[in-house]
Amino acid sequence: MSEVPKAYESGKIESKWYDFWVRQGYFTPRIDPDRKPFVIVMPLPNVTGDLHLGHALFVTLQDMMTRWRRMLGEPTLWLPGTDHAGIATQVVVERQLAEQGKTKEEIGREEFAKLILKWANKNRHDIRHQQQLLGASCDWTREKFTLDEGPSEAVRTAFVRLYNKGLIYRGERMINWCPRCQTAISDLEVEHKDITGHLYYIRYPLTESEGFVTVATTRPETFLGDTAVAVNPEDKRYKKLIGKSVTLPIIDREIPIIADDAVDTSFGTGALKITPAHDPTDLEVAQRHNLPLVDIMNPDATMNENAGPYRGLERFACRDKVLADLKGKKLLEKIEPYSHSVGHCGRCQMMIEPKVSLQWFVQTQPLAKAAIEAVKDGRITIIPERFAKIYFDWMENIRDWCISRQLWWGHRIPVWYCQDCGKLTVSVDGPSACTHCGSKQVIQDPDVLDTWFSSALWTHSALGWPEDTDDLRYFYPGSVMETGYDILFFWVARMIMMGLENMGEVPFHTVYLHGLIRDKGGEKMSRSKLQANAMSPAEPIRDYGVDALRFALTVGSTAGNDMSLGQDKLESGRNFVNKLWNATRFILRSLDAEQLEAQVTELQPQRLEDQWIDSQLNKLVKNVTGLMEEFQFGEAEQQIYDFIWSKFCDWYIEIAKIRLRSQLTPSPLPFLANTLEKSLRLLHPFMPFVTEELWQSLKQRLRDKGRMPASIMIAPYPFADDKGFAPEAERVMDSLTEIIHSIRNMRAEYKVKPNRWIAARIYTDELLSGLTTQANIIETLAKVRPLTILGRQERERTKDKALVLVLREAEVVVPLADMVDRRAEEQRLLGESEEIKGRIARLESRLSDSAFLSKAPSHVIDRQKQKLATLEDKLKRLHRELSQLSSPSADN
RNA sequence: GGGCGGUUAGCUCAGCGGUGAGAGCGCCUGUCUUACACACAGGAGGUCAGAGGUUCAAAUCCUCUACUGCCCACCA
Repeated sequence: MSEVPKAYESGKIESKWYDFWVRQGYFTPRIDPDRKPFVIVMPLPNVTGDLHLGHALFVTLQDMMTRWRRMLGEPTLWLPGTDHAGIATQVVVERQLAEQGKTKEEIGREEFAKLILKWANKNRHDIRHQQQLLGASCDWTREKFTLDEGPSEAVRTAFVRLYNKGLIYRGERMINWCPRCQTAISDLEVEHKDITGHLYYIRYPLTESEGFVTVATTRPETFLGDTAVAVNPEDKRYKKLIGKSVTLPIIDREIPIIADDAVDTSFGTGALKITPAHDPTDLEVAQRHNLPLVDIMNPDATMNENAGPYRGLERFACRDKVLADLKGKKLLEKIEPYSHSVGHCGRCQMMIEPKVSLQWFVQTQPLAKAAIEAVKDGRITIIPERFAKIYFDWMENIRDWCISRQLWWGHRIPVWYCQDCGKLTVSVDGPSACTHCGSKQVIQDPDVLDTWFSSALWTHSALGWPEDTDDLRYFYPGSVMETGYDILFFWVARMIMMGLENMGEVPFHTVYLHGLIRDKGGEKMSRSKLQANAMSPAEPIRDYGVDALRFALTVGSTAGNDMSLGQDKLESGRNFVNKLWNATRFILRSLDAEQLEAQVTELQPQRLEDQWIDSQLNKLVKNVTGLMEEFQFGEAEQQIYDFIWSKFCDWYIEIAKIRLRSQLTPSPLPFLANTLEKSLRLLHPFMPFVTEELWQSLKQRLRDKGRMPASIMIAPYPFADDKGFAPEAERVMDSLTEIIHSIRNMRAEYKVKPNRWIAARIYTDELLSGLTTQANIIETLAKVRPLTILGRQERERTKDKALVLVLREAEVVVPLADMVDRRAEEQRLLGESEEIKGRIARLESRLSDSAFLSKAPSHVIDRQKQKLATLEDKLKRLHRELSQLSSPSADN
């Protein structure tokens, strides 16, 4: 295997194995009625463009879970798909058209839809490719697009059913209107921003007498739509005026002064202008008092015919003119600076216009009730838990969901209006005639549905619903919904509502919410916003490899916490890949040198370090399994990393080198191979490509290769064996490493060289080989006193004075005296002794505290006692060492 | 206005009742020791934001404060 290159070359290896996996069909689960499947439905990336690092994160997390469960032997489905993303997509394509100087109206609805489709298809292809680059082991044979016929039929079916149950209705309600997109949007799609504006005090002259009522408003232009002035019924200032009227300036409309509790007497002047068509609160007041609605704006936010002299003006231009006119009439009392929150379109950032409009709505309360119940009673678990509270809050205060959009891209609303009788026909399949009067003059509603309506159905529509398919029966409900917490309301909440409604069963059992990847400035990564700050995964993949990227994105991370991704993390990931690569290279080369075919099963550890590494590995497996089950993936990955680097490479391989070099039997190669093989399997869900590459190379050199699967991704995930723990071996090894540490420490301090020799000497002196599980390290060490731990050249000239190393369980005498600065050494020892004295004092006072003794559990007390004994012992030795230092005569 | 986070080593973060506080990167000192300089060995660096409280025991639980980020909200 000498052809193994010195460093990992990610690109070629990644595509090689991905193609292999796809060819083998590993991503497609077999439906096995006897086994419970593991199912993740992929959050749908929008077709609006390339993926960014946020997508890389979700792909990594979901792939990790998927690969892990697959290796546990469960039929595993990770279902991919893409979303047509109504507004988002339309906005982008409109922008492209605008660059060519065209509008969508010019080319027409059909052409426009074709144009979007073409663009969307290209993006879908790119998105799929990028997910594949990341190693996504999702079942591409089941891939779906929200506008596919199946999911589209599901959308119509859900609509019709909800309509028939009275849960979808059409009505004139206050909605958020985006003048740029020229469509209604839901409350969730509105982003509130704090705006520093003004509060304008406007005088409305009383109709029947002298004087004014002054109202305060942030939007003076809306006075054109006022239909009343409201005051609080308890407000003494205005009591006399209730029932009277004022005349709107300029347009001379007489409107009543009414009393309503909604008015806050302390705000502004205590008199509130009522503009029912353009303000939600005002609308409520108007409905209580049967006030008329006056809509003063066109869809593009220019003023309409109701605005009289201001007709045709854009809303802000109108504001300026209104203010100037009022000022001219001395009706503008004052202007105060005022900061308040104003809604903006989540897609195009245009200021939202609240507006009464005829739209379709989902009545959400009944759906929400069931959805709340599902989380409350534990059928769904939300991770991290704190988001459950946020979920409840939102669900409990949910308002009806405006689902109609005045767009051209999306699922058309399945409603037909009869031109003759005026009634509606709501149907899954386009009707040829009105179901009420039979007239053929039926016209379909021109609007489309909110994208999130189809997304909400995705957990079942992507599996074939409303058809009763094998997939639907087997794979619903899903296991885990993994997504970012930013779409908890948009998507997760609605999937739960719709899943329960359509399927009568929760759509998944666990919701795992990951944090957001932020850029250096702490901004959330997004590609659809104007200030696109999204970082593509392509560059890190090219420079560091996919495995390094996946590692960087997930190691040590926690659910729900945001993170930033920097160079250093990517480098750390790459370094780990390199470490693993070279450790394997070493093992393969050693196998070559010994002409050995190792085996990885049925090993019986005889030697201390073999028992130790086995025990450590077992402990790791146990921890990892527990952590994975608790969704603590970052910690699991961290522990695997620590094991491979700090235990396996730093200690086991280093010791094995000595054994190999001196041809000691038994050979460590079986344990090297075994530990490596299991480590690779443990790591595979996190870093699929290197692990497959290395595993395949290793497999070639194994005697049991015939019984091994064709790929690591279908090999079983390691499981912990209760018999695999060797506490005694761990204890001894701990002592040993502590000895070696101390020696190295001294070496560095006294600049002794060469460096690696210490471990080697100890080993070749048969120190380690003499240690069995029952061995007493002190005895063993005693045999080799004074321990020869120096380099050859020093060995001869260090017969002088010994220095005693104080260790937890042993004394090691190191002949170093001739190179020691006694003064400095004395100082060091004194310092150490002071520190130990302090700790002893603390322990003693704790152990004489009756409260501690009576209330703390016995194992805690025991440990304190043990510690105290150790420290006292250590202090004694320190003192001895000090006295030896001051009387340099003994020859040890 | 309401809610939820964060504040731990120079930086990015983990730990979230059991007692000398961890990682990666950075820094300092050595080492090209034939798996790996994308490395090895050694080291420095922290009153765990502040103040109270609960407990035998608090970075970890409670309360308040400060700074910071985010989410929700019909503040005219």
